[in-house]
Amino acid sequence: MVYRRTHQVVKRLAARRSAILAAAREAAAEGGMAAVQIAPVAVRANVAAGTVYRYFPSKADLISELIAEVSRDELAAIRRAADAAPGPSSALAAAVTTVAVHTLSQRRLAWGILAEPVDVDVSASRLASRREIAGEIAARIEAAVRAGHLPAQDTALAATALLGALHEALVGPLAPDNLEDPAKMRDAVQTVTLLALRAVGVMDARARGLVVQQTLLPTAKALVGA
Amino acid sequence: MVYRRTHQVVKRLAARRSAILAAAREAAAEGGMAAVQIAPVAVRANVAAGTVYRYFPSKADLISELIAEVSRDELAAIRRAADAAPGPSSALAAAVTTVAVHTLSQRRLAWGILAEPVDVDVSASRLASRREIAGEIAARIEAAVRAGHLPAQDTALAATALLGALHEALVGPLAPDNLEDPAKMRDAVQTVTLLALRAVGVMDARARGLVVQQTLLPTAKALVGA
DNA sequence: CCAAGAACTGAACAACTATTCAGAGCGAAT
DNA sequence: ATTCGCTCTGAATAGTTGTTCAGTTCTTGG
Repeated sequence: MVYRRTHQVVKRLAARRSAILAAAREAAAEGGMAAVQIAPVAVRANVAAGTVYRYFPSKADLISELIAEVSRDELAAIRRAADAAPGPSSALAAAVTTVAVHTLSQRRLAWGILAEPVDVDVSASRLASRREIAGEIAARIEAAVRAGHLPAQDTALAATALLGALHEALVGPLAPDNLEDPAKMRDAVQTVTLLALRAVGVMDARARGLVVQQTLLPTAKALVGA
Repeated sequence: MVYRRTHQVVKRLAARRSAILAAAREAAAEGGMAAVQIAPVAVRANVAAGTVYRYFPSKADLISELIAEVSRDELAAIRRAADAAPGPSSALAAAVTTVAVHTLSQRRLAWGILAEPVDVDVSASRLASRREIAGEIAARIEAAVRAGHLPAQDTALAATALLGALHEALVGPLAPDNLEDPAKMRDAVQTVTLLALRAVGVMDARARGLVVQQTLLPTAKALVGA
């Protein structure tokens, strides 16, 4: 054998793969999933269309991995925020706020990842990422229930409902269209967080307190531009 | 002119139009929006493919009208249920329960109408129907707020969030898969109604009472098979 | 510098369906 | 019965993109 993959080549291949994924992500962030077409993505990544297929067996695989990547980032952010909170209720509030902030700050991408029609089947990937994030929220609800802060309930269903509420209110077709404005953004995040906390049984007054507490956190503040 | 549309012909044309729409609805109910293809729908309606185009300018128009029709039915059901309720909070509970029951009893169709990917652009139609239904829910929330039963809030955003929660929990990809079972169905309807009512600020105990009250209503009972 | 194999290119291909349209069929008035 | 014109038919068309692959370029070890 006169050819062997040298370390340098391995690195270049990995970089190219990342470039393709990044190109897909950019395309999705700008024009939604509809803009994630093989030819344009290839151009953006400075490769030929055929090359994409040396890294991803099909468009479905490319998009599935994009979805997984974005969701991994979001899940990590949720865990970071929740783990830094002083108690179970606070952690739940932090988790919800994080989802809201992330979703809002990349609305087009979020819509693409979550629900935008795609011509290939990516339902498995979407299902998996949602399941992970919903599972995380469910766990936080569970913790608050065990701590006696919330009434007993079907935490899985509650988590699913919360995510549905956040997404519909923030990136769905009925979402207000002025959510680019930082002030409106903060209002929207606070409003949906309040709704979510009350939904699982936090009393109105306490929920408002948790929302305020969240808004004061450095991460949330930075992301919301407060 | 030797030819004029007689009453009989007008009726036949209208019937054919309805048949095509009905065929589309059946197809959607059975196989989702993906099954709403011109050729199969035409076969189901006992018509040639070309004929469909004498009634609907394009597939997008056909599906848009299907969406509008289904949504009209649902909106009417919501109004009927809410108007029959004794007070504002009860009306809101009735509206939410109706949405949940309708959604659940035709899950596949609901998913198609709401969010399933379609190869043509039907976003305008979907937007319009959602806006109408969300508007109705918002009005009911508004009424409850004015009656002093709920804290002041952004009713439009709240209504949107409620619908998102219902849809995600009942027909989204994370929805439990055993919702064909009447008992599970009733549980799910009650759970999401409770979440929704608490979200807008109904106290836990009162919300539970309203949920029970809904379940006792003849319409809800019949639809849930209780 | 060379041989061998890997990676890349991009034009051609393939598959899927919405849409069209020339001709057949049918209903209404005389 | 006949003619006009509306309605229907369904095979052919068209447009869109994901996917392939024969040929080219690049990389490695000798």
